Amino acid sequence: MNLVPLAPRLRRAARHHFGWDQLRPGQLPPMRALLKKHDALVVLPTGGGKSAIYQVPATLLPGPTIVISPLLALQQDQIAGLNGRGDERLAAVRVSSAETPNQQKAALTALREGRARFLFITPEQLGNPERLAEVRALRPSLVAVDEAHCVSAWGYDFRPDYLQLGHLIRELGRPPVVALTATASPPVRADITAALGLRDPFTLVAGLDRANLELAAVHCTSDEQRWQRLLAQVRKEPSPGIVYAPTRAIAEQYAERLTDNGIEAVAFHAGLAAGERNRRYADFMADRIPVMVATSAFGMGVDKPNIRWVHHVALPDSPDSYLQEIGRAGRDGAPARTILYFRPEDVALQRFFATGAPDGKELTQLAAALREGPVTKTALATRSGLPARRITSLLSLLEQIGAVEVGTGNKLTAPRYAPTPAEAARLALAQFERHQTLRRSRIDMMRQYAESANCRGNALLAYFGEQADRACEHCDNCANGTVVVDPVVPAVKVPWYRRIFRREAPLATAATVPTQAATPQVDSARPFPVSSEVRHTEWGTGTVMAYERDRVVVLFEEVGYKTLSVPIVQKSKLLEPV
DNA sequence: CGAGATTCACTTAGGTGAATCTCGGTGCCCTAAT
Repeated sequence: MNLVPLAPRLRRAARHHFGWDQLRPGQLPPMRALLKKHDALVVLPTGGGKSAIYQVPATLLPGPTIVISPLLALQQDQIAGLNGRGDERLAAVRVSSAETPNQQKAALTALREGRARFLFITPEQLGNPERLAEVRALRPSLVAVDEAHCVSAWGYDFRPDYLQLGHLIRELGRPPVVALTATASPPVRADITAALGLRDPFTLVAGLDRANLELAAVHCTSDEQRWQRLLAQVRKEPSPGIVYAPTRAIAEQYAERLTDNGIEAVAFHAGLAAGERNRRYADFMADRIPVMVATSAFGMGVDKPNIRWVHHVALPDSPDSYLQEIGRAGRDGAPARTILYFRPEDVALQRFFATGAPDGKELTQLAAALREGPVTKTALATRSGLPARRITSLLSLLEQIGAVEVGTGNKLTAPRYAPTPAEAARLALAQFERHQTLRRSRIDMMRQYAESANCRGNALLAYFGEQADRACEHCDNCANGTVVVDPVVPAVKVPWYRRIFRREAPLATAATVPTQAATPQVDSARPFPVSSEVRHTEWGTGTVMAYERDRVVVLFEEVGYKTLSVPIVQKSKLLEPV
């Protein structure tokens, strides 16, 4: 037992291994929590020192640290960063499909012999039982889940192994877990906590308000007008900048038209061949190409300090995505501009992405196969006649409704009082529909943001569960004077440390939201305090997220985000406190 | 859900308007053919 207090040990480790004379505000508490074997949830912008939060404690722990990260390219950069320091205590290896079996063996041996201290790995790798056993045998001391919002953002049909991470981590021996992400609204934080099985995590939320970003939204009546406005704007602005486009084809078109108009631009999306894709990425990062026109494929892990603007030529799918995407501008702290060029018609495309459902027959088949006794996933594939990949995705749905239990050794069974296969399929489909409803309500919130005449900075903060006490002064509406500063609630000065460190209670369901530190104010214009629970006559229970003029935004457990008129709510008694 | 492309009906030759079709984001991993 080392008797030196944790903070000095962490500071010394930071200095010795990383050469940092001091830690940034907020970094120390989650590091201490991890050393004390607590879990942590960290929401910090990229470049805000997230990685340090697991890397510094890792140097003080006996076993290796497992870093679960979604993108191989991202892992590559982080491994290079760690190994570049030439410190054996920071040596990092990777096990993925990009390594040959021999390289994989060598990496695991290095970890076993202590010559490597960090293992970077994808959830898909851990989903393979043999691999999982190999990693468990390393007796890891810490698990870091990078880009943890993926747990919530990726549904049953896209990289479903992400949804199994909670079980996989438990099978690893359940060391302390730290989840890291650049953006997470309250329901996303709840999803992360639930999906990873975090236990009363120490929670750090900071850096949501980016005062150097100018926020604006421009309503466009046609695609041609949208293009003209973007072109005019890009012509008068310094580069580099990013244009976010909704589809690959539109990204290509915009890149071509910009280039035709004398602005060098390339498109970036998942349809490019790997070589071309890497080249364009490198060109943009090295300032050889001033403008990148990208789909949502571009972004995760991008930490380029001098991006001067990020414009959208369509509504993104949610304020979560939007904040993440515009957050890539102005990392250096210098002013940067973000303009959302939108048409109401844009909503259709996002709605399209939020449709489609799993196959009810397959769900029934799978639920029936589970009742024949405990099986591994591989055996279940043979038994049910469904492909293994499909099984992973459907299982996550069946699990949420209590038709599957994951036992020791990752054996799957139907619990004793599991619903009948037909009933299980019905419940799973309903569960899926609830997810889609939340997704669609996020699209509505994004549209409201675009169409709002009120303070945009505050609207974003409110969406992420932060109540601001004054107008942001860095959005178009603040500049135009259309913002009505609500005089009803006296400004409550929140001390800086309360803003940065907040412990959140473990959250039971996907849509519950933690209580806020600020003292709630109740009056006729704001009949229900922010963060309080309410019940709607039709929509069930929800949490009050924010007030905007005479409207109130409530996040309902069943139907997602809804905006209601306060006078109507009061007149018709639509809401009551819970 | 909606934009843009394609087909169709009409009828006696080239184009019109309506109906129908197609497509739309994010990336692991593995296997088989080069």
